[in-house]
Amino acid sequence: MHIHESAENYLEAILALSKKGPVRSIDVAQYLGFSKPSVSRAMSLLRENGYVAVDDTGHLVLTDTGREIASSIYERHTLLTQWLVRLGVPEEIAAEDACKIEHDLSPETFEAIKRHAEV
Amino acid sequence: MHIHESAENYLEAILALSKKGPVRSIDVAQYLGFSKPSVSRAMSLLRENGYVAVDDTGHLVLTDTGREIASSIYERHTLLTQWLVRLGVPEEIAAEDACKIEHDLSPETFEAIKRHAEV
DNA sequence: CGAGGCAGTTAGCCTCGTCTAACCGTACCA
DNA sequence: TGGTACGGTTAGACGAGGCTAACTGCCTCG
Repeated sequence: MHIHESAENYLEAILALSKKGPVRSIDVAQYLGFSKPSVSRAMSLLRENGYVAVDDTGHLVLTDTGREIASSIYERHTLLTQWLVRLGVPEEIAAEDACKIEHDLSPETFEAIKRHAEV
Repeated sequence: MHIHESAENYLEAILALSKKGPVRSIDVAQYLGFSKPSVSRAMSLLRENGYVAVDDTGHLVLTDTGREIASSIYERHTLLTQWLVRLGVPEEIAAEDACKIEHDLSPETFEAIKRHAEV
């Protein structure tokens, strides 16, 4: 499976939600503003491909590979958002834009921005 | 018509190509790496919606609204590319990434980066 | 005049990623 | 014990945006 932007977003959402407690499909749907069936279908794909699993209480958990991807996207998200905020972009807009571009940047570009932003 | 990323790319391509001479569909196809029919269909949509026209010699020309959009994307593209190159990203990768994110940035974010980059 | 080549179009197909409608199953409560 | 709520799934539709195959129409060259 080629991981696409939407899949990355689902994984990131699960990671973010899991910091607050157990994660259900419906929580992901609410978090991302998608319908239940959309999330259900996405989860079954992510399960099939070994990025997500369901624990014994029926909650969504990331597998190791899933967590790896989610973490890297999450890092991009937070770094980009913070950096944009420092540049004067309103928090909410910064987060929205970060969410879009976090999937598009090549490793080279992200590292360059990271170096630049961390000075 | 809601202008989507792909439409913006077509308009940008026409603008870029028109700097070198008259623009045909096939040139756009080659420039973007798409098939002829894809471009043909896109052009007919852009024509229907008043972003592109065909002159008396059969070449593609931007209408005023088309040119407006194309120029703004083009400005984003060149500024982002140059800025990434200054950050140390290889030219080719910088251009690729710029091409992706140029469509996603809110006006606020782009202006912030622009101010920041132009110092 | 006929044969190719080339630009453009039409038709039809595919994948991705969303949606709604409808159904299933559990759990709880009167 | 039978409704009702709620989480999850299945089925089916749809738009965006690519693709290939095949046709049209023109232009040029032998």
